[in-house]
Amino acid sequence: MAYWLFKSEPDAWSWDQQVAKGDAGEEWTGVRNYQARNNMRAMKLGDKGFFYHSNIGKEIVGIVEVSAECHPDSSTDDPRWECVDIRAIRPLPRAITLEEAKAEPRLADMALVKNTRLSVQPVTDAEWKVICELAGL
DNA sequence: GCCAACGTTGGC
DNA sequence: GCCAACGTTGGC
Repeated sequence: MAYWLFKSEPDAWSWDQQVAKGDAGEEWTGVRNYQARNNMRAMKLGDKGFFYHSNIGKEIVGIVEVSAECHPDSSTDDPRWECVDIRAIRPLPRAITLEEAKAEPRLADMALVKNTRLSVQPVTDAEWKVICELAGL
């Protein structure tokens, strides 16, 4: 199983909205970046991911699961763009801020810290464990 | 609200 | 195929 991180501006799509979708989940539409799309293409059903609030909050707030593998993005007719569906699994007991991630030496190489503009990123097993530990899981 | 980083576009 | 111009993301 692989791990990922999904960024969203809570103004546009927040964790609360994601939770409200329940087990049905929601299409992760709107990604218009090849690297991010390629990451979604690599996702398998059941893969886990962090849900990160960019701009407002700047923190990892919850855990999601891939509920449908990559398919055409219904928000556009452009066949280049595809996306997965994700559903909320659980909130983190304690949100992990970007500041904390930057301060943690074991997360120094994390894409969240190094490649701030990538909206869908891979997370290594080690990074996943560190964040779960910091979050109190 | 500003601006740095970075991705994309389009002229040559 | 290069690179300047431009647009967008996202932290501050």
